[in-house]
Amino acid sequence: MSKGQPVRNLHKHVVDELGQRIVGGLFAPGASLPREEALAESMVVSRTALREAMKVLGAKGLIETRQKTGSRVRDKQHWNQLDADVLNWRCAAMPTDDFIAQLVEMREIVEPAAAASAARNRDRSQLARINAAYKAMAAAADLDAWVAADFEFHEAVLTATNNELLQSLFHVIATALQTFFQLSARKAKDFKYSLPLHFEVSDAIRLRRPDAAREAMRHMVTDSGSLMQARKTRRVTAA
Amino acid sequence: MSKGQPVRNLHKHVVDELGQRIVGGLFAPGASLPREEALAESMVVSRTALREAMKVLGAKGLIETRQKTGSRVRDKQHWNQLDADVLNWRCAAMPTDDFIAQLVEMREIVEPAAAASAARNRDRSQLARINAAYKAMAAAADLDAWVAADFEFHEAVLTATNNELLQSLFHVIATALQTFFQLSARKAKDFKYSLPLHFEVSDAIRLRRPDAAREAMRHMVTDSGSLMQARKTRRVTAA
DNA sequence: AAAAGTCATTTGTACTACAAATGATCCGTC
DNA sequence: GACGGATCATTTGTAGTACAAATGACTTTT
Repeated sequence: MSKGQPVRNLHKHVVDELGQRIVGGLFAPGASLPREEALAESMVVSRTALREAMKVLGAKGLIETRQKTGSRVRDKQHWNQLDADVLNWRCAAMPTDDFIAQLVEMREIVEPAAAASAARNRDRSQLARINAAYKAMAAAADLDAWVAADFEFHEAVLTATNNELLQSLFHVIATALQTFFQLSARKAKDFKYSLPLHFEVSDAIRLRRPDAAREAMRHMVTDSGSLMQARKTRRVTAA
Repeated sequence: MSKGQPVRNLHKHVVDELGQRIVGGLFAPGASLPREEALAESMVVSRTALREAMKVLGAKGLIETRQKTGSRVRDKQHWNQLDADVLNWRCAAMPTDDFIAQLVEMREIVEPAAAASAARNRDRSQLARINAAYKAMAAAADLDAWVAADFEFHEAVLTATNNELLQSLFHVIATALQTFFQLSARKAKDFKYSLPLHFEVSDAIRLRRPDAAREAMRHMVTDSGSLMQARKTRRVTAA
């Protein structure tokens, strides 16, 4: 959802539209949504399509529906905050500094922990993938190649944890963060700045040293985090 | 979903049924599901109800639907692993030791980080709530009261992080873990065993010492984690 | 044999009709 | 007049039909 293209599925479009309105605050928690028939008419879709969308929104914890009463927006605490769509809607809806800080904090928690876990659990092929990504970073001729290899590096580390939940969490957070800035991107002239840090991480994972891996990754993430902070401020200031 | 009672909503029942089948492996990733009409008939519901369920499963990343081709189960990597339902289905479907270990690892990552964050970000009222929970634990006369206060303590800490994503993540993981064992539960005779550890956590949060809070929480969690491990083994052995 | 067009199958959307639930209302009783 | 219960009206829940749209499979043409 939320990813370009003139949505082919009608109900997905409705999900997206209503999701944005709810997360964006147009429908406040506790507020009642219009009747299905009216809502369907206002969105120019059949009640069938609208209902399919409503069920999806219900599954994401955004709304609660009862007969006779209708649908009401649930309290934020019930939302599936880690759902990719919900996260995207929050990113789209005038993200507050606070929310971005939360995302950054999540990354600062997840990635070092993942590096440590990878150092403990990685197998040979997973290590090879990490090293390959590192070499690709070292060999990157331009910023695009660097960014691609960088992403592959992080993904390889996450895969090496052998923890699907951790992978899923990282994926969701990284995707959301990319809404605001390229992951660890830097100005073109010194885009290889963090290469030594990446080496430290991969080396610690190779040597199966969880603590060293965690620390190296922590340095890396807090470093790029402070940079993101700077960019965010600029962005928000400009907005 | 998955929570007792003869499901009132038909489509929710279908979601649950199909979700369990998919996550449980009856429908393997890559496999095609029967046509909507056939599937609806086999589950004794209308195509309308079935479709509402399919949309929900699609939103959870379990299936992918295209015209003419039908619906197929997506690869595990696309599943919303952090969705409460998906997690419950995994818990229900003969959980492997591996999966439980993943849940425990997540908790070991999240809770110490949360304690540190709470030490940084808590406000006065949030600290008061944590202290109140601690006092309730200290005053607990029986195991039930202890467990309730214990849960409140952890929830209070998570709330004090002021990070909704972190709260959401903890909630999902804690709920899933409770499928297997009471959070930090102990034998009746020494159920207050971990009270000093809880004091350390609350005190570090009071003093705004993130590192101390993280360490104290880490002790607590790894401690109860090893206990869980023991219980899990027993459980799996018994099964 | 390759390309283009046709067909058949399956999902997508719309619409209608009625069932079920439930808040609101009205009525009767005390 | 107040309370309790039956009735009503409204809104979602489910079923079923009909057709549109997409697309893989097949057939025809060159």
